[in-house]
Amino acid sequence: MGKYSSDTIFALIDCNNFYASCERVFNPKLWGKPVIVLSNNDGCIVARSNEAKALGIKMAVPYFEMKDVIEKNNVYVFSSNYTLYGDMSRRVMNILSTFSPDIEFYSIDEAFLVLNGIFENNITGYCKNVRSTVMKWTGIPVSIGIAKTKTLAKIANEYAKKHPIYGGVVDLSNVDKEKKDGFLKKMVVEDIWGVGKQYARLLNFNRIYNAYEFTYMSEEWVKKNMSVVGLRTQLELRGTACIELSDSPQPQKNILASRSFGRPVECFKEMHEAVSQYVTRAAARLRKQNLAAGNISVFLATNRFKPEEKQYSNSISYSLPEPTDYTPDLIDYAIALLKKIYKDGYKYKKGGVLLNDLVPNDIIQQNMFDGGLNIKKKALMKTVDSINMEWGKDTLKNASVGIRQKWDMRRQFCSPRYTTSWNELLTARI
DNA sequence: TCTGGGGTCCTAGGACCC
DNA sequence: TCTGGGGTCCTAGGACCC
Repeated sequence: MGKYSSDTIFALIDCNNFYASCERVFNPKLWGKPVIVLSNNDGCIVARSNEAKALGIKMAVPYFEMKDVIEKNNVYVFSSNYTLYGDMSRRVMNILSTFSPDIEFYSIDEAFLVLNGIFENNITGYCKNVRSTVMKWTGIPVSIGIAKTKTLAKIANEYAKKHPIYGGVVDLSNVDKEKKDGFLKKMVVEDIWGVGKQYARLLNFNRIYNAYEFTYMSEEWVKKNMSVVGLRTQLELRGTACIELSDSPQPQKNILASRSFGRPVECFKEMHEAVSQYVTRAAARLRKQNLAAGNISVFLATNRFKPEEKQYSNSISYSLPEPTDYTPDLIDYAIALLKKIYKDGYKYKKGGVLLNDLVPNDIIQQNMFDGGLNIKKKALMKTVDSINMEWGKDTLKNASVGIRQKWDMRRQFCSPRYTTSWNELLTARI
């Protein structure tokens, strides 16, 4: 679309406590109970049911810090199961697509819809129908915020989520100034979309505490201290739409594959395995989008939370002679880079690979002197990808990634892949 | 006597998002 | 014992060129 007028009506649909809700859909004993989902490596808490929030369990806090509260209150704990969440997301988005032709898939659990011309005399009713349809067909609860800019729709959504009295839908698109200001006054700056920790601190330092006060700051100050991004946020809060609906996915610019290790890595062989593994994952995603990488970088780091240990981190990148999507070549480049920055004598906690300068794969020039080598490589990758698609992502892999992978991440509490693996479907007892 | 300066490109770092 | 991963965009400042 890319076009909007001052009368565009945006709705933001946001799944409530998405990962926790996904776990609940397939596990009725979790209904009404506190549930949390952990990040990779079972490191931090990244999703909480309302019951878990009520216990004071905060977002992004390390799991081990909350263990006491969790055990005392019988909180159900899950490692993140992205296969399940990705599949549930696809189902929710498919349903939302039927409610408006103009949709932006903003994240795994959020979408913007443009609602102009659709039931304009009863937008709230229309959105309540969206909500109950998603609930009925997927079991996922959503909240909906409606306004004339995306930033205001975010604010409306916050209210819809926090105050059940609104029935899950808040419409700010057609309220008078006084009422809108009332909402803005109750919104602390750090909860505004586009204002993070640093800017919130800066604003507080300048005695600006809520969204209403922020809209009255001088534009010059905002631009100077928060860049044009901050200025856009300010204008959007005032009601001027500056952020368009982006309804066609933009080509990706970088692909990152990185992990914290399940336990420290202290020898080159294991780091070599890990980096090979990350290249393998990144290259598979590259090919899935029909892209090739013109630049690769590798990085590693020790555990920054353990200042008593010797610290070291480094990264290095290399521009390839020609873009490629061929895993074995990318692994060779990555390992050559790794050798330049790897130093013995450290306990490494993290490593990763970043693919840059991505170009569409079909414009890569055929090297006329390689005797069709590129064609053979392409055919090989296609075969590997389709086998891994059918049989699981590590069925065929380069030997350099290792067999045992002692460094692999922890996933102590993983739920089954209910929707995407024949072996793990729910069993119904009759 | 007097030793430029403007434009462009690139990169690293910092901010934000979910 | 234990602290996520994957992205985007913007800006300042250095390198380089003429």
